Amino acid sequence: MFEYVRVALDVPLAGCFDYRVELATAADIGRRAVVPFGNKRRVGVIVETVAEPAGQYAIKPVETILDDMPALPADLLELFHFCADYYQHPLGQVIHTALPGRFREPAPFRSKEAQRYQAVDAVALRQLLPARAVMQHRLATELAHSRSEAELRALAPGAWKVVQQWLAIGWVKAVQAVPPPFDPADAVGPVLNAEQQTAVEAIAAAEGFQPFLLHGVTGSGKTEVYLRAIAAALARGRQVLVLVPEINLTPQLETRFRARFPKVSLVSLHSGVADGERAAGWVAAATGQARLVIGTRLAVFTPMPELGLVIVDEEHDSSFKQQDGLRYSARDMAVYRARQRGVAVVLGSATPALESWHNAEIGRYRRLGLSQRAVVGAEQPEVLLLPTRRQPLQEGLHRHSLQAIGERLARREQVLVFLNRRGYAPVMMCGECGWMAACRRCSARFTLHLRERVLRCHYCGLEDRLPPVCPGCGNQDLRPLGQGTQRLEDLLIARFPHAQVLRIDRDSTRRKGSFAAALDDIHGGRADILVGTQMLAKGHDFPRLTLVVVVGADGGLFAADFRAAERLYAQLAQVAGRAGRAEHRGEVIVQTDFPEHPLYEALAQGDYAAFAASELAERHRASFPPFVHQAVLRAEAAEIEDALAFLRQAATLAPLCDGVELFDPVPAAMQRLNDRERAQLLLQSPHRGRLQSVLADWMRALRALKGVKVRWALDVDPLEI
DNA sequence: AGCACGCCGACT
DNA sequence: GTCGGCGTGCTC
Repeated sequence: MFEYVRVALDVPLAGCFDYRVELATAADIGRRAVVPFGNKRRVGVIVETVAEPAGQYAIKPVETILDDMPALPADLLELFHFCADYYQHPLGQVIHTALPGRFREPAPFRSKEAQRYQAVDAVALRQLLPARAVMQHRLATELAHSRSEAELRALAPGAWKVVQQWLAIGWVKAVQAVPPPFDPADAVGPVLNAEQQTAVEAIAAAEGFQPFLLHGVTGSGKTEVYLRAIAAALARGRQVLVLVPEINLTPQLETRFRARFPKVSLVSLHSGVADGERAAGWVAAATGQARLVIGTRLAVFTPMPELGLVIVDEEHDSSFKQQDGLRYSARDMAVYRARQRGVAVVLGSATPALESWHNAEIGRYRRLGLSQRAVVGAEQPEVLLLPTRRQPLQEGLHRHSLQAIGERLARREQVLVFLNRRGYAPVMMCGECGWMAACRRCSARFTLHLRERVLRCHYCGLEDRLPPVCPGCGNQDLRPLGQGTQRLEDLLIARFPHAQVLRIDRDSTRRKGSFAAALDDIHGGRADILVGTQMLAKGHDFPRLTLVVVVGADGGLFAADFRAAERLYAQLAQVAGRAGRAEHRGEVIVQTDFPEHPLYEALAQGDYAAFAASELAERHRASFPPFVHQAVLRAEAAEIEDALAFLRQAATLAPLCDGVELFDPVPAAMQRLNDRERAQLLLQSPHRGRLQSVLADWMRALRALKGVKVRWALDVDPLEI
């Protein structure tokens, strides 16, 4: 047959490496191979079999072809090729980013984690258990069906220990898992409203590749639509892939999915999952044992032979874009996969990315709208734009806001004060000479953290003791300027001494489990006023919360970044959605110097379509995405001039063609970060294909450059420029 | 990326 | 006389 195989290795080189084998067949494509490389051994993935190696090399033999896991299926390999081409990243590195870490070791994967367990007789087992052993009863009930170690461990802290005892006694046995066919009768949900019904039917009826943009306001029951669409796909005997933006949101959604589909084998994949377990989950998906995969962006690369539906929740979220290494967009890869496999993909959001909204506008995506809150009687919160210009404020809070907070407290309701800036004050300034505390390693000012008595850089983490006097002039009058969550917290404690004030930001929840504890306090009614950053905005329901006060949002209105408004709208809509439930209509107060700004007006009307239309018109005028496609070449060096010089040289090498525009190299918005000076070069074009072909040639030329001492990387479809 | 080879300053 | 600095080049 074939004498040679082409292996993709995790090295920053564009090409693959050929090795000799005694007998290679097409079945080896997608397998892992241990090969000698330089003077050590490495593991790679066979991407091709070839009759004759390319070029004149001293071809070495493959050491072993591992068959410890299912070979990467052809569609996944094709996805990797696409990803490598599109993001101009070496194929070997794409594959190694996409695979669970466990598969990067040059050793066979022996998975006890992939093993599944089941009770010999669950009913008899339950009769043997003492009535008081609640956890054991639950465990026994679960074990009526085959479960993985991971699933069992997730049930309760001591669950796995008990299972091991039962295994020893023989009440539980390891089984060869055969996924039970999904029975729709097992998944019963609430009655849908008309809009939800329409959406579910459209998704279930889709044939072949069909992208949907599910635009649903907060509380409109998007998740219920997902659940129904998932049930329909499972009932057709298909697997389903669900992507969520953050690890924090997976447990919630996972719980809800498990509750709805108790017998369905579900695998959760994110960076919080241990290596072995992730590998086991990957294998379970690849073999078709797992029917439902839920995970963060890395889960988009899970092999699923019977994939029938892809869902991307909160599709606008920037965490779907990886910000280093392979800078891929999991949302875009999800759409590509759906196209590849000829299945439906649902992009869900209350505030879709303007790229997605535009795709719906031009008919590339089909829009499904959920405009009502799903719970009968629940209404969208009322938004009040409170003008603060030339108004006396108390530590940034308007008299009216304080009064509204007081009223809610009197009614024993919860209030959220939202300020997306942690610390005590963002600036520490000398009243005499104007000196400001700044980070030595970044072009950023220090944030004052008064409680810990430190100045801290929010970009690199550098800390400094609080200077007793101004280092510039020796003056003692050092003033905190502006406000952060700590300062707001202090004010609210002073102003409402009988209320429990709970601050929730990255500082207050640094310790493991403290965020969960805070959520517990909120639900248990042990918090009256929440002060928090965007951590609080996402995905959590607080039934007693009826008022949200937004402070200090204006900064996002006039930021240099053309996506700032889009992000601000999404953030405010999200935090506004925390206010109010069925019994009480929520209220949102946005303190602003610019109440007449169109963004706030659209927000107050709950009219995302209006905001999107005006924003897209502006993007069109200014030739910004989605009307052009962009790529940014980023460079960093110890001296800014070196980075700029490299980019200037790179610019001369760009094989420009008609309709592809190259801008001048400029220092990055945050020029200095962690002692590195950064600069960038923007390339854009209305034609994705032309941009792509320019990039391919350009990268070849840049990689051939010798003696380059700056670090550089290309970012295709950058979120920040 | 690693990891070699390779040619110039301060040490047992 | 060597140890080791990191510049340049290679990995099928």
